[in-house]
Amino acid sequence: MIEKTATPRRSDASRMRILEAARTLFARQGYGRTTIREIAEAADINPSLVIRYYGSKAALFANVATLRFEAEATLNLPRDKLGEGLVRHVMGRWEHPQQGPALAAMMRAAISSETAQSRINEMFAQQLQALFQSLGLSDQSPATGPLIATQLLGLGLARYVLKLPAVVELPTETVVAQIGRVVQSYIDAQ
Amino acid sequence: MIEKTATPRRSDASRMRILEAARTLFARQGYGRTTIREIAEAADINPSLVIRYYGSKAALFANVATLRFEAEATLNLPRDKLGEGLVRHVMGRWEHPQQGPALAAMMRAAISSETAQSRINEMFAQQLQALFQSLGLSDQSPATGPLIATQLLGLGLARYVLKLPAVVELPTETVVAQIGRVVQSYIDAQ
DNA sequence: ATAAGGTGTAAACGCGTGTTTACTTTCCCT
DNA sequence: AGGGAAAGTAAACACGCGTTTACACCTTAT
Repeated sequence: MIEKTATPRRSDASRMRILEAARTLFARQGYGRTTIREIAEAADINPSLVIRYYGSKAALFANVATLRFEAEATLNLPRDKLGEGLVRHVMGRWEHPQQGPALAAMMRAAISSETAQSRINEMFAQQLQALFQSLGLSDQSPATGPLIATQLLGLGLARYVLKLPAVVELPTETVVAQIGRVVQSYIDAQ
Repeated sequence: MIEKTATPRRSDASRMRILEAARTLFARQGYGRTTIREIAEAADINPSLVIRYYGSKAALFANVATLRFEAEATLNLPRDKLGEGLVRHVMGRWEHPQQGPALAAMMRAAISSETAQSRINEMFAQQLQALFQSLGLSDQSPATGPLIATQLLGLGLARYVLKLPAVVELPTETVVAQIGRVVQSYIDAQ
């Protein structure tokens, strides 16, 4: 039973172009301000095909909206370097050329509850929980995870979504050192 | 030249009802998802009057969208209690029955850049700067203010906008103590 | 060759929006 | 009392949206 590439279709190229355009535009301007006609133009294709291939705008967004922190990368850090490691990892995710803007789009969508807010909120909550469980912080006070979440969410919001000048201008190493120290203090607390 | 109440108009009652309805609805569901017809119905008035009195939907929003942290309330705290005081004050603002939801609306609007994003962003930045200058933190490292901003923004986002369950469930006193300690450490750093 | 079905296009549908227009009603001032 | 402006109303306008429909094109299998 060899079925490596399940169903190769002649329209796969177009489908891909639509996905790419959708990712880019949703990331750049959020769900509400992105129109299907825009996506179609960017993909150089007819708007009706977007609907035909993906059913609806919301379904297309769901295809593009995946949220993964991939925090396992920090798993093998010594406990006393976890704070700094987490901050460095999170900043790396935000500054990734493709995934960074996509993250911002997810965050915007979750916050403005433009589309199925609950779904994204669940992904958020679930990712955070998975993160802290996999880091072995479950034996800490139950407050540890949520508190770290507030600090890291705030960093992402201020520096990468709102792009507040005062926060953007902070040198990377200052952020890593200072917020890393704070996150570490949440871990060590209690 | 007595002109205490400049121009008392017969329509002031209607104008007020419109403002109230707009505040409530913008706060509850954000700018994009609130329609003029909705506001008009809530104010028990004709939709065209909303435009006549306030020019446009965006202008109406601008009339309602005021952002004040009123952080002067924390001015006379001893320096070593500033962290906890700030957190307590910020949480009080978020939990205020009327102004809390309005704050959430402003934040949503700023983040989803639904309307004149720059204006709200400027208000945000300006309020933060005013806050830290009036607290006499300008002699600190220039990183102090922005770092505190990330933590306080993150708290507001997680607990009052996204309402992440794990963060909502934290007891108030835990939040005040833990995040207060962190903010204090930003103040004391360097 | 031809029927069939996947691929693509152009145009329209139906709807909700912010806003404008034309009109009627209400109130106040002389 | 009556004239005129302010306040209020009902209906339509113009637009953009997601989505649907009707139709042409192309490739492939029989």
